[in-house]
Amino acid sequence: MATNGTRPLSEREQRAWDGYRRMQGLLASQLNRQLLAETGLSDADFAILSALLAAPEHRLRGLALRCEVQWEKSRLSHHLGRMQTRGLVVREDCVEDSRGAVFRLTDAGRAAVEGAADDRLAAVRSYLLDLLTPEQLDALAEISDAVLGRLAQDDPHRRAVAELARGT
Amino acid sequence: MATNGTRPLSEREQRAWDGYRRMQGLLASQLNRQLLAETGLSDADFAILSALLAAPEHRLRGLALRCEVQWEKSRLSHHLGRMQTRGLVVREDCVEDSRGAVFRLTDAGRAAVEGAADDRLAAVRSYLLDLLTPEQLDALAEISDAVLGRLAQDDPHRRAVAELARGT
DNA sequence: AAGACACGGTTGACGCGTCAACCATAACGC
DNA sequence: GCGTTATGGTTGACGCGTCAACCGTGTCTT
Repeated sequence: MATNGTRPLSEREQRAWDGYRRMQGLLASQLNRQLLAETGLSDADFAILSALLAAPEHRLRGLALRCEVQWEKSRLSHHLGRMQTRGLVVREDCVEDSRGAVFRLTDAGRAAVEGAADDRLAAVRSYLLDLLTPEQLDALAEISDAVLGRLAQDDPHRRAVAELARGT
Repeated sequence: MATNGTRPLSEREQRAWDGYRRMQGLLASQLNRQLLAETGLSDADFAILSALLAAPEHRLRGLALRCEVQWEKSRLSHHLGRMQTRGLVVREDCVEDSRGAVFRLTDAGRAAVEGAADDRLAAVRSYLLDLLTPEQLDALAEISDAVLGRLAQDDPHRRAVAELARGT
């Protein structure tokens, strides 16, 4: 309602935002569509499976997995449920904390990620990385860091940690 | 299945891709969540409504709208259906082509976008644009152009659209 | 004019993502 | 110990996005 005095975008800003917006949507859907068509794994599946693959014994606590992929907990729970019925993953009880859960890659799950890794890599190269100069790669990394840093400020958990560290 | 010889990512590439991947997910969900909470409009709503707002008489042909937002046609149809029941938009018949459809902004829809525009702008500034140097803004625009160009190569339809946008 | 095909748009089914409410267990304060 | 609160995780409802099939209309070929 308030007639807020946010200053309008400069042409440079407009170009950056417009480009990013379009790229973001199309790139994400293209990568997801392609991976799904070629391997039967969605982007989300792949994220979970890679995290598990990289973990010792291919098992991870729910919480750890959540930190890894940065999802809402209900999203993770729903998705793991579906992946379990597909036989990619199994849920086990947690010994240290009986309200916790541990998820382990099945053999099928392991085979699926390993089979998909090359496809994913090739796609990321051909739609993004191979198109950029080394300077652009660095720029992209720096931009991401800046944005992620800003987002972390907002995150209540990290904020609390940061405030604690400052003795507030 | 094929043991594909895709070369692995260099550290630089890894950094760029990892950063982009994380930023993309979190930024998108943050912007969407925030807009939704403050204005009741989703990211998708906002895209449609802005396109209509910018159009002469606040009306657009379905096809034109599709070019504007670059969505699949069924997505557009579904979403416009929901927006219509919410009273943001109305569907009218098309005179030139009787299989076509024209969508017009309602007064409520117009009020909603105009009310949301400032929020959106402020959020985009505070989570992205204001964090970047002019050089980074340019870099982002160039990266986006490169990727969008690559994406356009793939899809004959999108290719045609891109050519149209450049005035052929 | 007739058939074939292309095109604009809609529909239904289904998996996904979010929110809010919830359950069980653990940790803390007294 | 006992009540309170915090935490890890699940559930249900609901809107979203995609795919494939479909419908009606225009267009092209002959």
